[in-house]
Amino acid sequence: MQYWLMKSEPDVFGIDHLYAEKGKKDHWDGIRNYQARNFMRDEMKKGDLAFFYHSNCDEPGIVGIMEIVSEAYVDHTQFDSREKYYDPKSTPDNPRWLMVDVKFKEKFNQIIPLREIKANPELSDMRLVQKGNRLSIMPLTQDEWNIINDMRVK
DNA sequence: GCCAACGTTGGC
DNA sequence: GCCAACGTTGGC
Repeated sequence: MQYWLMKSEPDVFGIDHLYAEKGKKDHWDGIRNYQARNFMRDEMKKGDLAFFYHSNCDEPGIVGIMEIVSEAYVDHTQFDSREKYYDPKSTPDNPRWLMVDVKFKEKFNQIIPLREIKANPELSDMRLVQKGNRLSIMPLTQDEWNIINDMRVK
């Protein structure tokens, strides 16, 4: 059992999009970074939990929880030239990019802003708050997961 | 294999 | 919109 943080731009796909599909699964496509892909391929397991993080928006932060409901499999959007995430160098014989399926679990009453995560000295080792981090999928320790959960507004 | 140029991410 | 910090690409 592993914990994760996964980033998405709310304008493109936010927690409300996932909430609207409550009970169903959706695929987390568009990962085009090797490190993030390798995490999905090598370490992500069915049943893992992930924080849903809103990036590149007015108020970046953690907004909810989802469950990983599949192993990593081929991301079909890489083969479609009309797709934003089209990769002309990837072929169905030798696909580069993977995705996983996720399911909505929870939406927080209030966002846990990046600002507060940064201000928490217990979380200073998290990749998210270290300078220059742009990784869109990252593992969290059990401690980090618990500390962040404790920051939620009840 | 080096590295400059370029593209992207994402906070502010 | 700016720009720092990366990651990727491609010429050599």
